[in-house]
Amino acid sequence: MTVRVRFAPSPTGYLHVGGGRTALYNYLFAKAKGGTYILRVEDTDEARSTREFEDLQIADLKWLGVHHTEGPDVGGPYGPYRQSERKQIYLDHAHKLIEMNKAYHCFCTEEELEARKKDLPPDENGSYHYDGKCRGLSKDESNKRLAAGEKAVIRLKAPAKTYVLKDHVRGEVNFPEGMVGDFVIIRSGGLPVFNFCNVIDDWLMKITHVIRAEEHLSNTVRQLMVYEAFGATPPEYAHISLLIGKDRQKLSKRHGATSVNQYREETYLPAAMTNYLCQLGWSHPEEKDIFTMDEVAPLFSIDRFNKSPAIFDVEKLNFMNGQHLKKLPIETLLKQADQAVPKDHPYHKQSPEWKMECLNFYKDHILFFKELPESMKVLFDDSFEMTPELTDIFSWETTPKIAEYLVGVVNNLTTPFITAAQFDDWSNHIKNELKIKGKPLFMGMRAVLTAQGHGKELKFILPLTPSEILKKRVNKIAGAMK
RNA sequence: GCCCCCAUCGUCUAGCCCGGUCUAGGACACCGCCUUUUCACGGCGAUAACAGGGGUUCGAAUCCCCUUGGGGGUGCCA
Repeated sequence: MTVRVRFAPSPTGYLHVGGGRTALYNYLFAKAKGGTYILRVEDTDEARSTREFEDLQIADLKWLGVHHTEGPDVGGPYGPYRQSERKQIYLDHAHKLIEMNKAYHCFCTEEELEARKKDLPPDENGSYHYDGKCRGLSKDESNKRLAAGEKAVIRLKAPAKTYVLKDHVRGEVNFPEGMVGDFVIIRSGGLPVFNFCNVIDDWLMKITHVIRAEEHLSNTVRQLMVYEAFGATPPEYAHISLLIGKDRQKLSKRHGATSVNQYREETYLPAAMTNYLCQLGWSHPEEKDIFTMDEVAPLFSIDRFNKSPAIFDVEKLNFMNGQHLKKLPIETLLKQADQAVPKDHPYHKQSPEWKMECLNFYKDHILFFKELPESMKVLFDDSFEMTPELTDIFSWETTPKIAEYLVGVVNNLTTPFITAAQFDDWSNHIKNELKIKGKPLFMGMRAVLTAQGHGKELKFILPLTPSEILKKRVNKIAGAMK
């Protein structure tokens, strides 16, 4: 049996990180089993679904590297893959159930239902199910009322029996008899309801494994009933734990960024995002924590899910982003940096060689691309501002000597950039001729050359600083020291 | 209310199914130290958990029950 899995989002908003994780697991499982991963759009909530959100979600999935081989945008042998385009299929199947006497039209209005619920004794109020008033209606009677234009929903006759679900992460889950009543499968407007079309589609699309969030666990009993009504075999299930916020409540906007899109805009790496998401509820068999999806795909198994909910905490994501950033090949680094650095930044005016050197250095010092402009500030900033720290350094007797020497050599520079070797010559000169070493040497040089009391290694920073900037800055500093 | 699920360091988790090798391992964060061309990276180290109570057993983080806590469902949302 070849594995077929799907991710079935509702296009009612941006792709949620939890959705991204579910999609990722399905994708990984398909890859591990040599199966097929498909994307199905569940847009039966007409009021909230839009095509824009569908496109945005697909774009985010693509960014994550979760690629489907069947879906609304690419087609496939089991299409259409948009539920709004499958209405007739659901209707036909619902009518089949009516013919089989496993479903029926119900003419009760919401007001009637509400009124009858109120009449119930208070203790039964909580577990109210549809009372089955229309269940016994004859087909003639139903057809007559339908013909007269009366609105009706279609309800499935819920069998009075217990159901057992064998779930890959929960184990055996028992659903006692009477847990649900006759539930709606087709709304009065003719649109199907999630618990119905989801099953029809999984069945017709030959889905073998359903990996989805735990919030669907309780509802699974309704879906089992639909499979049973058709005499179909349900797929295997794996209900994964939910993602929650710091306060252990369902992850929502108040916990910060919850959509994949937001992380994308904040220049997070998709490799870091997928690495992090993958480990929120699943563990690597060899206990590795930094890995790529290509590395983990062959090892991915449905049996290593953790049952408890996981708190989405960006701290570890940040760490992982730094780790993946370091490993990026230089071509990718260049491409990403071009996008992440603002267009008007002098970075863009530099040569390809310079950029390469610059990124090779900074990749080890940043966590995100968005830090790049700020980190590079010292390379292009010729402004100077006196700080208590600098005042202190300038007051040392060694510093004016260093300044005198450096002003001389810097002003005599003829090349656009200095080399690391040149920098070594400077420091050696100060050490050997001026007899200054240790802290006074390096702090002094840093203060005179960068106007900062601290920062990254001068040996790497200075060769990336244009000589022109260096000259302006050093002269300003020298002036201020007098 | 009723039903279902869950419970190991602050966080993500390993171990649990198949009790002993667990004075519970790793990672992030935090703290300390090393490097000192300083931050970061890296290296080393420290603090830190089996929710509580009963069983079963020679022995329980691991099996059973209860309590507590948390989450989900209970829709003509998905």
